[in-house]
Amino acid sequence: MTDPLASPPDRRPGGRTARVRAQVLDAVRAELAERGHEGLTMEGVATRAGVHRATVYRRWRDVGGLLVDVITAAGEIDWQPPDTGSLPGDLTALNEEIQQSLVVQPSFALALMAASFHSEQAARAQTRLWTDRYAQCEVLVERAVERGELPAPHPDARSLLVAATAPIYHQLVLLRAGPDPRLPRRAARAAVLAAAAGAFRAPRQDREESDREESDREESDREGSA
Amino acid sequence: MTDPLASPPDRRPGGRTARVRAQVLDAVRAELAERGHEGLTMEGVATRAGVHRATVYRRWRDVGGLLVDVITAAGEIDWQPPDTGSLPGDLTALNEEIQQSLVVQPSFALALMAASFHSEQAARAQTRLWTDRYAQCEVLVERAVERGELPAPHPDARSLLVAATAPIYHQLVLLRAGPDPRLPRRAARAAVLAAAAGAFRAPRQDREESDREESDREESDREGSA
DNA sequence: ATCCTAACGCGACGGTCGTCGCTCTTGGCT
DNA sequence: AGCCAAGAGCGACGACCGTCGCGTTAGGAT
Repeated sequence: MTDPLASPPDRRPGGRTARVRAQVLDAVRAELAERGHEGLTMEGVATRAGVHRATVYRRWRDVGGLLVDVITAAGEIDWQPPDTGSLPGDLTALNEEIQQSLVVQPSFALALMAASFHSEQAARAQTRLWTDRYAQCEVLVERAVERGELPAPHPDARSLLVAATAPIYHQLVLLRAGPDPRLPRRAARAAVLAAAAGAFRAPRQDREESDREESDREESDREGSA
Repeated sequence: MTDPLASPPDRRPGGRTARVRAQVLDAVRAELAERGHEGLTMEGVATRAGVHRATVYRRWRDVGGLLVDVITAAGEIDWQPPDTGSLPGDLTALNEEIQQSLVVQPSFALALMAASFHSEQAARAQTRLWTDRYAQCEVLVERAVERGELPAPHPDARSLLVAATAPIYHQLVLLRAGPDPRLPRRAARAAVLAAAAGAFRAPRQDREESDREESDREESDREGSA
């Protein structure tokens, strides 16, 4: 029996098929680099890869499918979150990495975001990618807790991570501001300060009296004197 | 200042021209409502509006142009930031409004984001829209300062606002999570806590010794023991 | 060595997209 | 009332897009 690694009917992964795949993915990367994520077209990829259009359509369905394959093939699997020894340092490094990924030409991250509006396939891949990354990054918070950087009512790791990283996307994607070399550090610092001040408390972990306390606080947040 | 898009020789704003515009914009809204932002096509709009395709192309150039016109025509101008009497309350209300705008069907915000990847026109409109909104919202922070909610080293309003609102977009657009009714309040609270703890200090306002202090802090943030 | 068929090549098709040159209508001005 | 040009209608075009059916090639298993 052949390798049980590829268990679903990977009917014929050998020679030509693999070669075509490599050619096409190379072509995607090249097209992306010189035309940008908007100039990425099935026809262009097929031509550059020296492959018939129908082949590309059959195997990848649409542009989103191409991007998904490129990204998963990029060996994203062995990515590791930063480990600088402090939570602010880790988050800053993470943010710098994110900023880099959005600014570099070509930006696969940006291309994937654009594609996710057309292709359901790409949208799911994107969600999966980010979810995995955030899950991997939760260890940053755990390490910080072990080091005693965060006091007793431990924050919800996911919320903390989102708060730390979201401003980067916001500035670069939505506001289309140029990359600010200070932003990664500032956003990281703000999130850590918020966490230290008691934000991001876990939603419904082992319920203690902190639940009641939070309800009270939020209720009082809600009401203004206007 | 006068908008170069609308103000230059409005040569013939009268009768038929205005009627066509109204028909087309109505058609855009209707198409958006029943097909979503992805099914919005020039041809579809033209047909529904009972207008020739070429007319739509001539006057609006592309889908992004249509969206821009719909949005500016929607009298977005007289939008007012919330005023609940407290900073957390204001930010929570703002976040709820944002979440609503992203969840409601059809979502113009989402459509504009999608279009901004194709159309330079839409991209600039989006940037302008958000920039204006954030500028308008800076008054929230000023009011909070006046009320004494934020201690002496006043935060940079823009940074605070971004930190408060970014997680909403992040969750709904990037992570495609369902709307979380708690998130607006949580994100607002986190930003306020961070601000109270000294985050978001103005970048290069009247330089005081706080500059040096911040440099030191950030330097120490940077270095880890790993 | 042989067979089977997954996967690719190929050409053609119908549909959509954006543009162009022309004519016709009509708003706005005299 | 009459002029005239902005702007809409119209049809055709070329380019692209996605699909289909069929013939050919070449993995992989016997």
